[in-house]
Amino acid sequence: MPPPRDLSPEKAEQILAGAMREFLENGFAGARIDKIVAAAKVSKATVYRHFPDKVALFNVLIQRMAAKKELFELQNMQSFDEEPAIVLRRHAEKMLDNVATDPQILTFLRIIIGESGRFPLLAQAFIRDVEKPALDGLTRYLTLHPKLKIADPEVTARAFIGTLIHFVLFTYVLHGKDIMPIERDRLLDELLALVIKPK
Amino acid sequence: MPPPRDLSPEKAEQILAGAMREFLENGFAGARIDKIVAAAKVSKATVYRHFPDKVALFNVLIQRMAAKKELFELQNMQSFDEEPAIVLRRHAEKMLDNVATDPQILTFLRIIIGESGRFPLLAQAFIRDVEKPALDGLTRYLTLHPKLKIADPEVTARAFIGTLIHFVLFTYVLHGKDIMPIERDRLLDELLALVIKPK
DNA sequence: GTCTATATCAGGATAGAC
DNA sequence: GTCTATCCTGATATAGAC
Repeated sequence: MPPPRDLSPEKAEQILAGAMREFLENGFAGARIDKIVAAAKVSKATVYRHFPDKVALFNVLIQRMAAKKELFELQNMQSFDEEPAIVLRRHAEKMLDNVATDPQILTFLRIIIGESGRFPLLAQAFIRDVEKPALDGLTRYLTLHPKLKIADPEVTARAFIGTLIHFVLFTYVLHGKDIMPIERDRLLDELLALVIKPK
Repeated sequence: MPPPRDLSPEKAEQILAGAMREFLENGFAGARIDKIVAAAKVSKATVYRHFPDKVALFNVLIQRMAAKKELFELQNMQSFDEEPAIVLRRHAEKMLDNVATDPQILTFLRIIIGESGRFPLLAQAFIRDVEKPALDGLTRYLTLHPKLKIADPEVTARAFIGTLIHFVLFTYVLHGKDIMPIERDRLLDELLALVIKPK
């Protein structure tokens, strides 16, 4: 549902921009409207003229972030010319680079998972807009590439992406880097061997 | 070193029991001391006599929950008599059963991940007490079992457990069941084939 | 040592001026 | 339509009785 028409969309954007950092850093319950107001350089009344309440603001913001599909960047695997090992590794590396260099993605993952109990629809928006496209794209690639004979491409895609996401959660989100570090290249080498190598 | 205050450990347990549900359901910022007090059937002053503040109470509770290592139950893989495929499948099934039947584990995962930005030490306690033992146990099993010749057991363990945890997060925590369902048996079949890979 | 009662203050949300 | 100023609920934390 788009914001009401008789209000300036410019201010709405301003509010959403200010709300982003606050919600990402502090979660829903921890976010303070005052901070959002200060960051957006708008008065509190203006916020409540554009959004009925805190919940609605949160919903709009998170759904919009989930709709930015560049998060995992694992689609667009159209070309079948190159070796699958090369293509898969490049995509995995790009995804990990994205995440490792942009702390906002980490906090976004924290929010989506942390609030998935109270905001199930937001969690499902994330599944629909981020995870599903990545899984579908990879499944399609594994199915169609002439050099590959994967028994169950859908499950293989889940294993591939699941291992990567778990690596991200473990290493960066949960700060496992200091406790059980692992070389990224080593993980990718063996993961590719598991997925691609025919039995 | 502060002198030990007089307080009954019995009341402390009572408070922690009451705090569990509230913190799990609402996260740190969303949890209300009043609710904890009501659930524990204790007065508010008693809570503050046993714990300096809300943060300390949260820390004790979550660290204690993480120390319950039965969460993932993937260690104790000592016997090398049976077929690896049988053993691995049984352990994976038990882990998934645990999680699927106990909603508290799902909310615990939400909390640990959701609060990992503000409470990094709790996240690391989870890594140390839950994830690491499971990974180490599986790595050891994959390394020592005479019938297996795994190139990189450590990464293979990460792929196995990572795929399972991602499945749990995707399906149950993020409510992906309704959007992209997948048969548990099918996932396990192919995952085992990928990991064990008979030649 | 635990309770009742309360201090203190911040939060979300609104009324009214312009 | 936006701002200033304010309401009021409800939160954490404490003081003082027993």
